[in-house]
Amino acid sequence: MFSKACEYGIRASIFIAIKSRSDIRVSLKDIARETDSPVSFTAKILQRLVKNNIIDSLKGPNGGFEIKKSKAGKIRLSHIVNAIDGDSIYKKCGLGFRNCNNKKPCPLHYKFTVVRENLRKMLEETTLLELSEDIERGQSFLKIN
Amino acid sequence: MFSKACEYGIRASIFIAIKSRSDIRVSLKDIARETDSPVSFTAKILQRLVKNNIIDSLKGPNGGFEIKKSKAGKIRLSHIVNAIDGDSIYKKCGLGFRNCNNKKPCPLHYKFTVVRENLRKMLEETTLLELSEDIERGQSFLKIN
DNA sequence: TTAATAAAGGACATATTTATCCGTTATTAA
DNA sequence: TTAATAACGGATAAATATGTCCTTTATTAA
Repeated sequence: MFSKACEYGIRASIFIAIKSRSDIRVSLKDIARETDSPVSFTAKILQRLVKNNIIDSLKGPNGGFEIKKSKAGKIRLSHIVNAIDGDSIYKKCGLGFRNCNNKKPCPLHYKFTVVRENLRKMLEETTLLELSEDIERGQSFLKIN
Repeated sequence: MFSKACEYGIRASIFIAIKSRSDIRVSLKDIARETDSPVSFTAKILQRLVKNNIIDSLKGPNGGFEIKKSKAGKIRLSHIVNAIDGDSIYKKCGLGFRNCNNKKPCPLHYKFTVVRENLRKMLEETTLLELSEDIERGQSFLKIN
């Protein structure tokens, strides 16, 4: 569904959001370790998230990544997915036809649109804050086995 | 969402189903041309569909691919997707955690499960017959622009 | 029986995604 | 001011997905 890059990006964002709630800035190494993600690849993804103003970064000692507290409730999964995978997941035709649309629909068009809209809504409704709260309540986990 | 291979596989299957309704066996070339798919790559995908008993093939003059009339109503999109992309689209964790489950869920687990189930049902409910009928009625198209 | 035809199958080529490495730049604290 | 630290950015490597080519095998019709 999502690319690996996007999976790691979401994991990282959630971890950063959690730590930022206690004003703790986290390093690349911490993020990679705590989300079971490859270090160097995660670095690239974090750079992209920084450029897209989803997370903030600071160089040097005591540097690292953070998400301003007031921001976590406003960042939606859709923002992260968009920054990394683009909008193809919302827009792309199920059969890969470039010009598929309501006027000239592919055979899957309407059925697929329903599924995609379902996904789009979920991503647009879900905030980082909400996901990090689940984890702090012990209702979900960022490191599994 | 689907791999390119899967997109071409579904396109090809629908085209074969349509032609088979008039007892016409179609060649690789015809399929590729009429579904805007790369010829040689499509060949590989068709082989896979044949091995999975989704389509039938016959070598030699007047040979080609077909789907027995009585079968088209029984073949679901899920069968094609499964043969080509496997079941990861139904089963894989949204964040890519191998052991994510209800007992130890990732932060996206429940929300993602809803979306995935939605997709799964759609694929399991939709038959090739139904899709080919849509096309014959001029309600959808296999070649777009 | 032979020539022509079309799928099957293996080897190979290209593109994209995933992932690493390392020198550079910014920041901090001593 | 300097040494240490950690993100940034570019080059490169490895793995996977996409795609082609060519020989072999099965089938048909002449």
